[in-house]
Formats: sequence, C-alpha cells, structure tokens
Amino acid sequence: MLPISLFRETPELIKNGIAAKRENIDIDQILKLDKEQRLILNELNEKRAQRNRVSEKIGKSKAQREDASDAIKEMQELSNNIKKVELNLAEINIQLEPLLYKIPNIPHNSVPIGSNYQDNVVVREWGKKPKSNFKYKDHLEIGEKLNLFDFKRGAAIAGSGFPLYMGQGAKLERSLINYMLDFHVTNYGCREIFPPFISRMEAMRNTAQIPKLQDDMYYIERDDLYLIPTAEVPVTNIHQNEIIDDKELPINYVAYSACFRREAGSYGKDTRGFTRLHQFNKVEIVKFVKPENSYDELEALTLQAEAILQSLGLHYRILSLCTGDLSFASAKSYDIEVWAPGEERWLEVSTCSNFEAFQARRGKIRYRREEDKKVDFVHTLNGSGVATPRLFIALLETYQQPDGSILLPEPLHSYFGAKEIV
RNA sequence: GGAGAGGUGGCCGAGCUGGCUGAAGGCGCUCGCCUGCUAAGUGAGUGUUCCGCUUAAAACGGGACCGAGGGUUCGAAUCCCUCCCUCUCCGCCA
Repeated sequence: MLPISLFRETPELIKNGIAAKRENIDIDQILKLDKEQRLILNELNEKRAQRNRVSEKIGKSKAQREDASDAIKEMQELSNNIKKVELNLAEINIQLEPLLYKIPNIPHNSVPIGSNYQDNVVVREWGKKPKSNFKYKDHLEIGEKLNLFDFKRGAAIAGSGFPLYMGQGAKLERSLINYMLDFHVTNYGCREIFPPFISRMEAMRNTAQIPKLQDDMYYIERDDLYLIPTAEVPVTNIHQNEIIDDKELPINYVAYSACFRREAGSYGKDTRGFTRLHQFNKVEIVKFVKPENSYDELEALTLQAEAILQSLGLHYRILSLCTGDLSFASAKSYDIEVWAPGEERWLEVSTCSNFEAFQARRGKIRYRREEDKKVDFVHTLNGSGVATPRLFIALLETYQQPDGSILLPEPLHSYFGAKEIV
C-alpha cells in the first residue's frame, strides 16, 4: 500500500511505477474517488460536529429536567442526514479501497529497467562451475539410485508436486533445515521463530499475497484460512498493529516453515522432480528496520543468504531483478541462483527483497523515533536463506561421485550423521 | 464440541440503571521544583488516526477510535446481534 498523499502529490511517479511493473490500474479514477471522498468527509465532519454540540445541549437540559424536545426534533433530522452521508462515504470507499490494494510498490531508482527476467542484471558470481571427467547425472537419476525420494508414491498420496522424501533423503532434508536455522541464529544473531503454517486473510493482505497471488494459495473454505506460501506471511505479521520501540530495531527473525503453493498457471513448466513443488521447505529471514537503513540491510541480508551457499561450497550468482520482474510488493530484490551441474542450469533458491514501508503500511507496523518521538512506518525485508528443494538438487548434482554416491560438504556431516550418502 | 465469565489508554483498574467520559483513580514514563545521596514529596504533561488551516512544521479548529463489524436510539464504552480472542469447567484428543 502506498500513501494516498503520494497519489495526490506525485501521480506521475506512481503511474511510472505501475507501468514499470506492468500492472494496469487507473490512477485518475483513484484521484477522482479520493477527491470525492474528502469532499464528503468534510461535509460529514461538519455535521457530526453539530450533532456533538446539540447532543451536549440535550444532555445538559435533561440533567436540569428542562424540556429538550425542540433540540431532539432538530437532531432527528440531522441524524438521518448524517446516515445518508455516511452511506455515500462507504460507497466511495468500497470503490477506492480495492484499487489501493491493487497498486504495486514503486521500484527503487537503483533497480535496472527491463520488461522480464531476461533483463535482470548479474551483479556477481561466486565459485566456479564444477568439472569432472564423467557425465553429471541429474538429481532424479541420483535420487532414484540412492532411494532418497519417491515421487510416484508422493503423487498417490497428495497429487503431483508433493514430494515424499524417504530414508537418507528425508534425513538430508531435515539436516539442511537444521543446519540453516543454526547458521542464521549462531552467525547472525537472528531470533528463531516457529510460526503457524496457516494464516488469516488479513495477514495475507498485509504482506500483499492478497489480492494479487490469491489464486496461487491453498484455501481452507470451512475455516476461512489460507496455507502459507512462505514464512514471510506469519513472521512479518508478528508485529502487525504495533508501535515498536526504536531501541528494538533492527529486528532479525529466522523461521523454518513448510510452504504451500498451488502454482496455478505454471503447469507444464519445471514439472520434473524438485524444481517446482506444491509443498516445500524453506528457511526465511525477516527484518524490521529503520527506513534510513533499509538499503544497507538489503545488502546485508543478501550476503547472509549467500553465506549459506558459500559454506556449502556451491557455485551461485546474484541477480538484481529488473523493474518488470520485480514482485508486486518489492521495491528492490536480488535473486540468488545456484548452479545445478546435472540440470546444467541456474536454479533460484532465494529472493531477498526490500519492501520499504509497503507491507508496514498495510499491517500498521510502526516504530517511534527516538529523535522526535514521532511515529513512522518501519521498513520490512525478507529473503530465503534458503529454500531446500533446489538446494537439495544442487548438492546432489555438485557432490555426486563417479560411483553414484554423494560426498557431503563438511558443515553437513554432523547434522547428517555421515560424510556421504551411499 | 457443550456450559459459563470476560475483552477499556504503556500496565492495573473504574465506568456498563445510555447524554457534559478520550474516558475517574493508581502505577509507569517525561519535564520542572524541592531534597547531602537514595527514598519520599510536589507541579505540569503523557494514545493513535483522519480532515481542515499553514509555503512547511508547530500551534490551532474539527471528526473517528473503549476487541472487530453491524443494529437500536435524537444520542452508545454503556442496550441488542454476528464474529474474533482470553480465562474457567465438562467432553474429545497428539
């Protein structure tokens, strides 16, 4: 959500922002409704002020046992009038509010201009593509041979896209989650959170999954609840409707959650194996920071997510997402893509984003500035650190041996309880 | 799932036989006074948000907010309905 004052003061800025994100919302309609709304609001305020005055008079008269029937008669008319105006106001708001929720965040001016993922800019690369004297197998072949998972049986239980990890595969998955959580807690001082995996509509709207991604979420109609597509939703909403003491900032959380995505509209894309799933595991970092620090924090967040891949010796690159590929709520994002030698392609394992005050405004997440005691919105950021399925792929494919076994990188040994998967 | 109690300002807590209550009182906090220090005392202040005014801010004027939303009424923190949440008891259960 953007402040309505921004629409009034610099409508061009918003129009450009919307165009850059390839959305289509009628700003002039919003301006028109806003103008109308304020006109009615002023009328309503005046009438309510009068009601308060007369009401006080009636109260005093009654207290002194005087006759107040004239004033009451006057009030009857005034009240009916107020009800009509209130109705008008509500009607305007019913039109205006959904429009405001559909306005995307404006890209930061450091974001590269572009129309789709091909225009994303590679910022840096770490490590090298692994080389071997045998042909790299892909993760499905490796996993099948080592009996790490069973997609057929998973599909029989829950449908395609619901992975069933078994044996050493299940243990590796659990090891990765534990390793990453400990990594962020120990090395970066994050506070660990274990959130609900289900959220209310309001929480989804605060973080801006709703309205745009509504169809991409699993919805439990009977209880009017949504399965979370990311821990970002519950964790960001921890501080909804709060005014945080600025001594508490920055707040750094790290949370594991299962993530559920219907992936509506992406059928036929990445249908094989672990690359695109309806349910997957992810360790998510969420930050609440002062506005003046949020871009430094975005860099730090990205480095923190990268550190996981470095510690596991995986080749990766960082992309600065262009305006056209930036998500609805984000002002600036970096993607982290890990190299999968078997697939012979880059796989996205993390997106680190600065939402500025976009989510904070929706969720009323504020803080009190020490300097002038004023209340202002915090900036929120989040980034995966990281999602497991593609990390799993990269690990299997990078560390596969000619005999089909996997030599795990050192940090995982104690978590997995062994140095290799055979 | 059944029965009951309750949700008021940073916290505690009155109000809930409707009217002058954004809300008593206490605690906390801020600024000042007083006081060898501490403690006590004392004076003032201490919510959020929207609109208007203003070049801007402050100040000022006004509106809204007593879990959320609706209703009754000239008027609702107070009465009624729905929902959410908390607590107690019963049932069920990992």
